[in-house]
Amino acid sequence: MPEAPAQAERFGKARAERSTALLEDYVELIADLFAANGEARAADVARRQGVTHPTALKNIARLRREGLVTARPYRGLFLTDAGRKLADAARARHRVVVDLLIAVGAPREAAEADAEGMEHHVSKATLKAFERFLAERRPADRDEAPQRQADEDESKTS
Amino acid sequence: MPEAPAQAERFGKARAERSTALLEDYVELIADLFAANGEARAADVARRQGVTHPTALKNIARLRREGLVTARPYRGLFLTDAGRKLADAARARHRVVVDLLIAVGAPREAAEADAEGMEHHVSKATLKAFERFLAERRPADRDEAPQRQADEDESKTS
DNA sequence: GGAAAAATTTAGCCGAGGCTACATTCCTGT
DNA sequence: ACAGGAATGTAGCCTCGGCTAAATTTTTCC
Repeated sequence: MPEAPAQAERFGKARAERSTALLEDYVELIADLFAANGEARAADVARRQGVTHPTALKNIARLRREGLVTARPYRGLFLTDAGRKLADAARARHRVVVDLLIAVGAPREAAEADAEGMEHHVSKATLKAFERFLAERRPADRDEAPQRQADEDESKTS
Repeated sequence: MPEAPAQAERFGKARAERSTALLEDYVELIADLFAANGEARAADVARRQGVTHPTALKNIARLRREGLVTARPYRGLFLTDAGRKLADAARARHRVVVDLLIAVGAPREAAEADAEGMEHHVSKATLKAFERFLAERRPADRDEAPQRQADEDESKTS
């Protein structure tokens, strides 16, 4: 069993990460929607999060309080510089986590699903280790050509 | 960008896992305390979780509602069969996650800290992949044949 | 132009999980 | 044996993140 204070610190860290997970998920989603549609609407965020619109709006209100998003009433959502920065970091980390899970043998569908929850708890040091591991394993990979037909053959193995 | 329904499902899965994370952490901790001290007290749980004792008590009340723990007033905590089963699974998974993080190059301290949050989001399929990867990597190490004397030693050194 | 539909926002409820302050019960040391 | 300190429990408050219901604003369509 670990030392009590060290263990308490780890649990506290995990709790803190849980509270930022929602922020990261939302800004990442808003960035994706903006890139895909030229705008990010609250209704789309709600639909993709699998929550009702009021819930999404309440959470977006929190993003605004935290200075990650701006929005004028009845208009779309816009990331601030801080929001964009956070979204970029979250997206990059997400991709590394998915790639690592696949590299160690996780089925693609499981990797994508698990990464959604795991990514928020990956520290800088661990992320660096993931990147190093992937670089050794697949030195020529990492390009941006994103055609991924492999998704379709995956049955719902959940 | 993934399909909207699939993405919503992933987010929903992550939310559900977040709600069971506390249960798993607590039963695992109670099992460890019981093994180490012959009893599990609420004050110890609070201290090791890094929360105040009323918070721990409230969460333990939830464990009782969920049938994972029994307790008589002013007495220690006891896991039910369901609680023990959950604790064993959580502990085994925790160990695999830590080992995997170390195996791919994460510093030990980061691995232990990150695993605390990540473990709750590792699906069965991904866990199996982790085990396979570790078995290939370290064939003679850590196999399931002998009992792991290291566990008992660590318990006493607190 | 105006009515119907769609999107957005507000209001209010709930449970989970933090906290402080205070009450109670156990246990230990003198 | 009992007084004081430690452990346990209770009460009440907070925020976060779900929800439904209803109000408001925008958009669309006739």
